[in-house]
Amino acid sequence: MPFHDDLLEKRQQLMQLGINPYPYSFPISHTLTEIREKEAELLEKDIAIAGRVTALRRQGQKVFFADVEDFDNRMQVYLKQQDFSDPVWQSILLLDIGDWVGIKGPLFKTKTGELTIWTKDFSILSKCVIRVPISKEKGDKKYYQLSDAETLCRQRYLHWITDKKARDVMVARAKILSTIRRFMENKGFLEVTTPTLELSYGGASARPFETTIHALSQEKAYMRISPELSLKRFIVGGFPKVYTICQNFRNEGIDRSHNPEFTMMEWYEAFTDYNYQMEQFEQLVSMLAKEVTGSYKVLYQDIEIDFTPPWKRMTILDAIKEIGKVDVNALSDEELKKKVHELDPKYHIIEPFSRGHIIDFLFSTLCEEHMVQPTFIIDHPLAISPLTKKKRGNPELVERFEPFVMRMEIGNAYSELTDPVEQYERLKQQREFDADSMEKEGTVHHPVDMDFVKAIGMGMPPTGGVGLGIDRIVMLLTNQHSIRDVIAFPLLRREE
RNA sequence: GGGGGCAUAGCUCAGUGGUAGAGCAGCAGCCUUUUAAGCUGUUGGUCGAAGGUCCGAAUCCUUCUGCCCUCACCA
Repeated sequence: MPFHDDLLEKRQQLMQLGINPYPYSFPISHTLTEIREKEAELLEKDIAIAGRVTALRRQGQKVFFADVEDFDNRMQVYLKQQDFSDPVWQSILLLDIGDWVGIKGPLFKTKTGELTIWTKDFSILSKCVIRVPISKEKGDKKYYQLSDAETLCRQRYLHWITDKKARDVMVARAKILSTIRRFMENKGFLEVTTPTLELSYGGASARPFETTIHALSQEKAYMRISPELSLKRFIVGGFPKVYTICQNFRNEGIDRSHNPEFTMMEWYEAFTDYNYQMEQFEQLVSMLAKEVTGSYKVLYQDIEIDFTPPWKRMTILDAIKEIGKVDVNALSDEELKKKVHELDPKYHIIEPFSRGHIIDFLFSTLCEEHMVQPTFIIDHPLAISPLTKKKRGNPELVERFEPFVMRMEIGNAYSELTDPVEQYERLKQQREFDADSMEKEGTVHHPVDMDFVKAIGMGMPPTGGVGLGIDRIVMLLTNQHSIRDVIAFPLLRREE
């Protein structure tokens, strides 16, 4: 058992005193924050509060002070032997840091001026049997604060218990989600649910998690890598404005901006294109910044990010030309190959030669690290965008944008491809391309989802579609360095 | 997958070849308005795991495990 003997002993002692250390309820009259807000009106009045004990200051066997913390505040309570019957006082002496308690009594101020509750009625609400390493603090300084990164991730509850800032990240995350929902509802969008478990996968390029379905004769199945194909079926079905907020699962690398399971928001709006959606995107994200931080200008790791719309827009070719100093259009295939080889001798140039893939490589190698302030990179090559309409006036490009902030791609959007015949051809091309590069380790063979092609075949109106990476937005708006810090329970290797 | 770093008491950390330490927490006391409470005493560790070098290893070497950073992969 992981429990501590001395605390188990105290649990037993409480029971022997006739006290249930795990009672059923405790009605509170106020949260601690409410008490501080209504201090003047509540002084000398009886109140009932509950929280976790974070500090004990004993004055002999007859009186002591404790600090109690609830979700967002802390309050001192005062306990004196004369106020209690013998068994209750015995139970009070068994208190430990980490226990949950319920306190009833009048609010008063000590002679040092600290707001305190004079406990007249004491209840243990939960006896901990594992010691909780709560830090000590004076003013803003914290002492002995739990800081082992691994423990903070593996035992997130302990992170939350010991660090209010960790709880605040979750609050900000929830606020981002509710703000998004309000924004979308105001614009008349319908929130829909798409399947997590699918017999086919698509809508992105990624290696899926695989499983089998017993009820379907061990049929192979996959975890969703993107909700895109499902949402487009809604559009075909006659829902003009739909969105979803869901988990996507990609069986790929883990680092500070990638978790195998992450939260995505995607929306599709009929009769609009990517130009319109770029404005929607910057409007939504800047609003999130304002809601969460109070300003369009957000400090992230010592850099001020300015989310004020409109954001900078650059075509991917201009970015490579201006930032990377490579003018792709002025170079022949052979010259491009040479350039790529200079930049990365190990880069595997696939056959048949695809300028589109080279452009993508050049952007990520030469430009991505410079994408600090919010910037839309637009008009990507056709070859790397199989679900996107061709750019008006340039059939080698597509109408697509990827917003970058702090070197991270925080979204992806298109004027969605709606021509079913072209869609079928493009998906087949992608599959053939995959087959060609299968030898490269980790390459995924993307199936052609024929039911999706069938859906498009029945007529899909012009549509703008947008994806937004929720976890990365939370990182940016809460100044967290790693995606792990904004995901409550990130994936870690099994502990032995 | 490559390179670098870290792993010592419940927590925060010292300890670079010679008997495993401190503060906090815990335990036993003193203290009836304290607040990182204070004071006295005290329990607690296969030094991440396994192997090796050595008279002797927390410390040096090898392997393994986990975490962090970084590069690669991830259109």
